[in-house]
Amino acid sequence: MCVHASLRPRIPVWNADIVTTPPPGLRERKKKATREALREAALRLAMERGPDQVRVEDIAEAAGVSPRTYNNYFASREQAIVSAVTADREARIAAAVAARPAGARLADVVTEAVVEQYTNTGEREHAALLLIITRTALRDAFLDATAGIEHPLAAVIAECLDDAGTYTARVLAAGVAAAVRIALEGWLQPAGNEGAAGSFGGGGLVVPSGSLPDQLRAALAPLSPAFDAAERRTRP
Amino acid sequence: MCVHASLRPRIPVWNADIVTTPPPGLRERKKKATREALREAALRLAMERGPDQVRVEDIAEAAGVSPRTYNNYFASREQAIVSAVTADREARIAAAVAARPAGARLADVVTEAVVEQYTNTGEREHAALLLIITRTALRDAFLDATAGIEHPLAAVIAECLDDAGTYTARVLAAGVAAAVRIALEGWLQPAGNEGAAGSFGGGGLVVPSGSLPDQLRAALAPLSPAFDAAERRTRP
DNA sequence: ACGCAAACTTGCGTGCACGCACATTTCCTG
DNA sequence: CAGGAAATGTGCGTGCACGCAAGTTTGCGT
Repeated sequence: MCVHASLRPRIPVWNADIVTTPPPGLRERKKKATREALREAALRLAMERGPDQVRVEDIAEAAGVSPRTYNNYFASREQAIVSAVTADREARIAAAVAARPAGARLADVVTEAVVEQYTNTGEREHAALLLIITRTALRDAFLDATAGIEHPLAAVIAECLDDAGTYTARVLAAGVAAAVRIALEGWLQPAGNEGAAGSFGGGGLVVPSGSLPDQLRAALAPLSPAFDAAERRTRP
Repeated sequence: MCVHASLRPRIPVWNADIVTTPPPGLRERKKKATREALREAALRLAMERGPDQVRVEDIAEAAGVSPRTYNNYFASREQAIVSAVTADREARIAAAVAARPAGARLADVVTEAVVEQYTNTGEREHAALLLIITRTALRDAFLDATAGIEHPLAAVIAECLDDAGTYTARVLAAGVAAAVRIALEGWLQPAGNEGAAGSFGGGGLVVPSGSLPDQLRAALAPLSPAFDAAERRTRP
């Protein structure tokens, strides 16, 4: 009946990783569990009965909390549904960048990390995506979720660049987030756009429409010189 | 009683600029007027009685439209208030870039255009800013509004670069928008932030806290190499 | 000048986001 | 281990965002 049943055994849930991180505490584990329960409930219900047939009340009930509590975790229904797909991608990208092979070009490392995390998509996530693109609100929330990479990525880039005082790392990370969003926009669009880019130049046919990895690489490529320059600044 | 009173004389409102642009049409002028009336009403009321004492109903009434119509123009109350300050900045920045002196470095032109448009702020806008920063919701809406530069800027950059098929212009424009947002974030913060950037490196004291132009230049600087590379691609 | 088609406005209804105040739980310290 | 400080969950109330289905205005072709 209660979502938190799985963490009831108080005694030895975590055996060996206390040494690395200070004990997470009951509170934080509960919070994490509640958040995940809400995510899963939102996505499951949306896939079962269609996105428009799911009310906040249903999600909260399925997760075993009050509707008001649901709202303490997610600012919108779309955010809850989408986060079931996008959660942790940020952390995994940041981790992949942090674990780079010492001498590698930062631009390449970031690009590969992004491509990797957006390519290795499970069956469940793929099905969820098909659902997401059917509703504009969900599509927008999905695209907005890319902004979530910004902060963790800025942290690791700042470390790589040994740069903790300037805007460089933050701007580069934000640029990556924006590029990913643009690549996804292009990928999700079949055709039929009008004045997107060419406002008064010749005709502006945009959107090459290739595979997702290609789109991501193409969108990230223009940022490479900025990464190279930043890296050069660190080790001349 | 009606906001559109100023355009009542149907006969000769526009004398000499028909040659340059196709006649705007009554419809579009009315729309523009309504939007502007809503903006002004929102800001004026917010400054008169404080941001929290203004309801959508009040704004709509002051602009002479129904509350439902207000909602066809702005998706949130914050957006309406903030847009009174940020409106047209996008267009002016884009215009300034489009009118660049033939051989100038694109990165410099964009930087100067941005700095110029964020520096020459009138007395009224300054007062509005003081109001905006007092409410988190307004502050966020103000920062989000920087994303509005993206599309017009992408258009002019694409023209400068003679590039209408790739993501380059769009990514650069989005990078600029993100950098401006970050600069504004840093400028609006006095101090007191915690783990913004240095997640596990040493202590991460960020935010140099200088003047706005300095912040903008500092945030845009890391993107210059990307602009240079893109320009080099166009004219080798 | 007429009239149709498309765009815009508006009233209504529904579900939602969120502030506030209070009950409950977790954490920490003596 | 007691007890208080701090964080979290919850009910309630308010204003809001937005879909829908008329009613109204604008634009355009004939």
